Amino acid sequence: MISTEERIHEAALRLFSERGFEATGIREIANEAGISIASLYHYMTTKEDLLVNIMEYGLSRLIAAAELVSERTAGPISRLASLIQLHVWVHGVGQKSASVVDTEYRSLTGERLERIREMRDRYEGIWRSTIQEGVSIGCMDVPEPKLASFALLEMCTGVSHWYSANGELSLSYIGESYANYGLDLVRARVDGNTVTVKDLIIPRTADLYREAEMRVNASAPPA
Amino acid sequence: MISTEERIHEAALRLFSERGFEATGIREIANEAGISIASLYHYMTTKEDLLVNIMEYGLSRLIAAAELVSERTAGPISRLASLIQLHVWVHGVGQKSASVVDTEYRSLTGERLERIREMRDRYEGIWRSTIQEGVSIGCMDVPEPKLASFALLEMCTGVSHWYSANGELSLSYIGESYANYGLDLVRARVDGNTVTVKDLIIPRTADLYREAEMRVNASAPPA
DNA sequence: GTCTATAAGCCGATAGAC
DNA sequence: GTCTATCGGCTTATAGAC
Repeated sequence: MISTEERIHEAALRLFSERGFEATGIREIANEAGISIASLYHYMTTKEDLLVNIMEYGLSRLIAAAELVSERTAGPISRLASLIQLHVWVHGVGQKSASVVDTEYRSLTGERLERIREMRDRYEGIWRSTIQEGVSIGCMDVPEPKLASFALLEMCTGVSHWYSANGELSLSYIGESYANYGLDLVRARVDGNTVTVKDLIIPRTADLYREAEMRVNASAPPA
Repeated sequence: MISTEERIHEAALRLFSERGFEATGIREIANEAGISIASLYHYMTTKEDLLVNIMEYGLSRLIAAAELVSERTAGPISRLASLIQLHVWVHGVGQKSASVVDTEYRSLTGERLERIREMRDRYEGIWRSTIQEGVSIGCMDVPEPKLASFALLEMCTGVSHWYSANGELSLSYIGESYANYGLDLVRARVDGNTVTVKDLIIPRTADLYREAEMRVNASAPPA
């Protein structure tokens, strides 16, 4: 049995990701969830709140998983490769959630925008500090770590724009390829030699994300 | 003197890029252009047509410039580096136009969507074939050229999400850095050695784009 | 928790005068 | 080429019964 609350969450997620927040009416959400508009307002305060909840839930799982990556990897190179695989995985498996988080930013206002912005900044900080550490240790070589982190983040985020589960390439293959792209991009070196994902010991992305999801759900259950 | 038509185009461009197509009302467009709603309809047929015109104009300039790149560069390595610098430049200087082209896709319907999709596919084809040629010649080494072209395109497109003319890094510096990222990512090699943009002879991006813009405006003047 | 009914206002688009 | 006035419908959100 799936609760009304969950049906609303899923209806909004599908509609927001396919048509966009502004183009989605509360009638459509109520209709897809199988309830009336008035009932919908029993579960939410405003349409924007529904959006914020979706974005907050998606971001908190992503951040929790990225923090797990930091705990479970040995150095900047493994950490970056694992962060890339995680980000690609999230943007493929949770395509709808990821695309809402990435694109509906401008529909937020005031304090809600600030909250989401802080979460995004925190996540970006994990990437940036990973590359900065790699450069300062000397196992990466890139002039502007911040610029490189933006480049890699946008590259991985883009997966949600074109990935299809029915496509030729599996998500894990894409993730591994992108991790190799990332290692080349930051000129990762161990003992002067180039590195690929196959040379590294990296936690399994799907397991790691599942664990992060459980942590988040334990502290604040999904809508 | 700036014509009413141009004022409408610029108003729509600013509003669509800041708030999104769906969130922008024709009242706002008319107001910002300094005319009435009824007058607005003297210059356009529907709101969606206004969007299509903006997207078509932006894409046609980008494609014309990319084709100029192909004419003016000697091999796949120089061509890819030049395509990257062009794409970054367009997404920084023409941030508004680029973000509308990239994000308002889902507001298009029917034949209009098809027209824009074809243009985008044509542009992506130029990138893909450049990397494919590099791999087949042997000066690049990447398992899936198509995947690498998606990765690089999304990386460069992302510049429009965070770039600011007031920021620390100049757009030409970002473009050159990204081109170097790209050459590392596809493992570009000349005589077995890695390559950077400084080793290459590449047309000046701004000049090249200006020339492409003139070509487009000569065949179909801007709105 | 769910509903019907409705408020109050904005939406894209048009008619028709000047 | 520009305007005022307006149409019909859709928007988010609420009141109040069950």
